[in-house]
Amino acid sequence: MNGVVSEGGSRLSVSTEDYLKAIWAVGRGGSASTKEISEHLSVAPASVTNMLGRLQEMGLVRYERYRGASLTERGYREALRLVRKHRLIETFLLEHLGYSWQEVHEEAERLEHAVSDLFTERLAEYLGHPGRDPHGDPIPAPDGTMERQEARPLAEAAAGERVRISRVDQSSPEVLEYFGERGLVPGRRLRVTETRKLDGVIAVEDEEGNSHTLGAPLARSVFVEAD
Amino acid sequence: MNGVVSEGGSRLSVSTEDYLKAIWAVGRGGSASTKEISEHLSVAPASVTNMLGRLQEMGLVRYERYRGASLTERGYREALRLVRKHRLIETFLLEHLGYSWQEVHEEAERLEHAVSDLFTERLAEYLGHPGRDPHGDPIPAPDGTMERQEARPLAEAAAGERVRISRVDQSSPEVLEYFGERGLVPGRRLRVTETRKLDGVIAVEDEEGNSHTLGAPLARSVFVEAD
DNA sequence: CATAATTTTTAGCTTGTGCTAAAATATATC
DNA sequence: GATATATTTTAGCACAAGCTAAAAATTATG
Ligand SMILES: [Mn+2]
Ligand SMILES: [Mn+2]
Ligand SMILES: [Mn+2]
Ligand SMILES: [Mn+2]
Repeated sequence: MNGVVSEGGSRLSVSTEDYLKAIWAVGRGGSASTKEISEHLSVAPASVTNMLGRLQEMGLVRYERYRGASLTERGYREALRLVRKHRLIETFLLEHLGYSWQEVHEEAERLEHAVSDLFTERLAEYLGHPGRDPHGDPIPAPDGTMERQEARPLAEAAAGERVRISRVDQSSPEVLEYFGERGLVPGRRLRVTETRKLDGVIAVEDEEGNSHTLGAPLARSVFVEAD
Repeated sequence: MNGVVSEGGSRLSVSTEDYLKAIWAVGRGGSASTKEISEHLSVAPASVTNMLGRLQEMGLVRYERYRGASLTERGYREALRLVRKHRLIETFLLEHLGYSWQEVHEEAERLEHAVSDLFTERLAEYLGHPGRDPHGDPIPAPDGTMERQEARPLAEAAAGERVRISRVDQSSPEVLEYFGERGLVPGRRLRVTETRKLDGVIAVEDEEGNSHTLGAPLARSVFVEAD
């Protein structure tokens, strides 16, 4: 009886929930290896093996030794519920408590395990039922379904194309800060003015006519849809 | 490494924090017995004995066996930090997420352990730095000081007195609901019209001229100050 | 394909926090 | 003051979740 604030029906522990989210994040539909999970959670590989056994026992993952783990239907549903909470919380922190992009994620990583479903749905209502979080990531619905993402990396766009930023990959804080300052955030409309094969540099122009030049690594973390 | 979301400096576990709050709540300044703590937390007495040893080790309580425990300076500060978080969260849930008085406490009991100090201070700002929560309980300041309560139970008021409700003891949900419906909430001004020694029944009149009659148990859970 | 490197598992241990049953101590009652 | 009752502690155990070191299995390389 640990970490579990016994509250009516079962309730998964914080660790359990973080493992499910890690398998979801790392295994993208398919299966996740011990190593990948271990690195994602900063936990020893042996600890992962141990937990995978337990998660299978609980019916949350399918696991074959030496062969990796994938989420069961139930595990997937739990993972997406977590993701919904995480992204709604991040939206609230940014829009109403004045958090910066850097500060948001760490707080959400803890709060996601503490809020009830009631809290989550009231918060969603309060926020106007947003479909995306401020990074542009889709927020799963309460029933565990999630909008399919059509976006491609800006790096793959062709010169002359008109696109709209749909998501900015939440990599490093510096990158997020940089994009934030120049207004390169989800929803922004751009025209691709130049794509240089040589070094992967891409130039775009925003609606105010400002030009931005992005090196290959940056161009790969901005995802766009045709506009 | 359990329940503790290692996050920069130390951080106490959920259990540790709940014990400190229990000792504070039950020992009201003085010391708390094993039994009292055990009942307050719904935990076996043996578990309390065990934890008190550990809390002393950590310098959070003073404890002599068979003699009860009291908070050290550090323990007291931690307890009040928790209470601040708890009450600010309750205020938010009631005023902005449409929670009822019943629902509020359980959610706050979990969230208080998950929110950072940054969150807490941003929330306080967002709420306009309230000095009381919606029950009328004072909210400790960030530095761990708390306004002294001058209130007496309504049961001890004399006929003819003019008073203001300062606090409603958060006993049962039904009682809270009852008070809520009749507008008997903190801030309300009343005139005591009758006090009957016989059965402890007290009659009051509110500013709109409505009369309310309260039996002894109810009159003991409403706290008032002279107006 | 044999060997080297990498990944994964097993075995055994630790810590935090809970439990029950029995023993010890403190408090109340005759 | 002796004895009964209530409270508290001790002893021994369990379980979740982590760790390290060694063994086993898989994958890569010459
Ligand atoms: Mn995040
Ligand atoms: Mn998390
Ligand atoms: Mn409360
Ligand atoms: Mn709590």
